[in-house]
Amino acid sequence: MSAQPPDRGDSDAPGPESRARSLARLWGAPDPDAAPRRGPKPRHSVEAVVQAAIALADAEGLDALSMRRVAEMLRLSPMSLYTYVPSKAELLDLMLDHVVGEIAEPKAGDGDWRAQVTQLARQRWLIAQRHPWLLQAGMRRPPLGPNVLAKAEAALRAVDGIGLSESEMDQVTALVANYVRGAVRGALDAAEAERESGMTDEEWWSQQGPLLAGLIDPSRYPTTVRIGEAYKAGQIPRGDRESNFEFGLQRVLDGVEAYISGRR
Amino acid sequence: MSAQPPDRGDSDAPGPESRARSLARLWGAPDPDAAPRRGPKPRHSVEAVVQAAIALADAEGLDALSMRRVAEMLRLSPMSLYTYVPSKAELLDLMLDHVVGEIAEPKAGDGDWRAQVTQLARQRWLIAQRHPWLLQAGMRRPPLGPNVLAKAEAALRAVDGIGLSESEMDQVTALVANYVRGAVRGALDAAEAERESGMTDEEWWSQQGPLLAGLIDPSRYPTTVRIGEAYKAGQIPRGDRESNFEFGLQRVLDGVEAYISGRR
DNA sequence: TATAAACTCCGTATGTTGTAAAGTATTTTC
DNA sequence: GAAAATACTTTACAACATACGGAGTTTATA
Repeated sequence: MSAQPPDRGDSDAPGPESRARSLARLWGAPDPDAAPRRGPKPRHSVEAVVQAAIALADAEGLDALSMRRVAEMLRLSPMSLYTYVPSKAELLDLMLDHVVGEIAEPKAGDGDWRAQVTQLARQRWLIAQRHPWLLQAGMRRPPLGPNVLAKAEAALRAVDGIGLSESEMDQVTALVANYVRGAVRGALDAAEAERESGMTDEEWWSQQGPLLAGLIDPSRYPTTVRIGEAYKAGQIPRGDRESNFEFGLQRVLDGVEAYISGRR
Repeated sequence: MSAQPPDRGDSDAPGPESRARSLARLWGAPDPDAAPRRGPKPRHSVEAVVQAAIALADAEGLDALSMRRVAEMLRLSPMSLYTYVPSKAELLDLMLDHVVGEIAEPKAGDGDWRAQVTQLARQRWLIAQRHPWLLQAGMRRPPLGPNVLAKAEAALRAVDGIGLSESEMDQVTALVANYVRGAVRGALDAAEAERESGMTDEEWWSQQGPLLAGLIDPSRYPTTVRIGEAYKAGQIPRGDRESNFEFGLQRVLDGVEAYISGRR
């Protein structure tokens, strides 16, 4: 009955020394060959470990990403991985920053703010599509790697000089990032469910529908039923997740635009 | 090199019989005492199991939620839990639907569409605050329990009859839900990081800042630095996550409103 | 009333997981 | 040469979900 204190309380707070090492790893060794290390040469590099892990996560999902599997890919014993990376959590940080590096950055004169924000949002959508584990990995605190930082800067720069205060710039970029995150997450959940159950949305509904009908009173959900009927009748293009994303994004930007012009 | 098919491919697709049972569990026994069961009375109920699990997840996070721990809370052996619930995944479904039931539904004449959508969004925000594990649990396909369904209906009804087509109603509710999801997720990640590291955002930055400064060239991130300075100078209220959420929500609704009036 | 069926609950066992500890082999510095 | 630092390995542990088979308990049927 006694609520025992959460194990992960204060004890394992990584010390500042460990934090410094983590950051250094994220930013890569500043001078890798300046001081020739003493022992045997490493057979691989941190880069190689990160890439192997990403490949594995891409192919089989985050659940399949285990230290053992990654080690196997590199023909290493499981524990040898720990000479490259101190823990699985930190490996995830590295993976995340690496992948964020794939995002193409808009250049300075690349259209107005709206075009730039749109481009960044679409890029994020694409990246998440390519690496579905990205959003699944609970990114507690952003790893602050070089790529993450660069993209944060790009996002802020896109809304700079259009009449927003510093705090408003922050709020607006957060708004867009939040929408994209949510939308991607929704699309990924749906896609994964489809893959995992081996059924398309349509098949699934046509199976669940009758089951549900036996349990509930459809008249209590008139609107849901009506929309379901519209889909069933094929009046709706359906399932075009990307255009749904785009629709929402444009509404969000409309809202921001209205706010900006309302301020002037 | 050969991409082996994901283990969880088609083999363990739950049969339709199992699906029917799952749904029935979600909706509760339609007539629990109509047919007096044969064996010994269960010491607990599915409800009690779900509540214990929710309490555990609330108190110690999703990572701490194990069948063993839940069983322990009920003074049951681990395996006995499986007489109430067939798997951990299904327990999560039940938890989710239960928690969604806490959301207060706007009544029919409860203000215009904007007021209703706002109310629902705020409710979702609050619920997620109260049960931080909600968003962490990758809800593959929504469980389609009574509460989830009722809230979906409420969300659709809020935007009914304001000049949107069926598919647009769907898109708009998805847009709002996606924004809320993303915003909540961001706020929760930040809050959890704060709790886990035992440092406030401010402390964290004042530690990371100097470390970063030694590794990077700040002049490459002028905008980020500028905003960081503004925060440091205290010109920004800072950290008021709820008002940031509210700001974004109103922008989103502005965007929807603009769309609606543009259609008429 | 006797028996069979249905049911709850449990002990044991299997195969994963992250990673701690300690040992071995290899390379560079003194 | 000796000593120190490093890469790698083996072994081991605790926690996890859950499959399997069995023990005890209650009701339905004969």
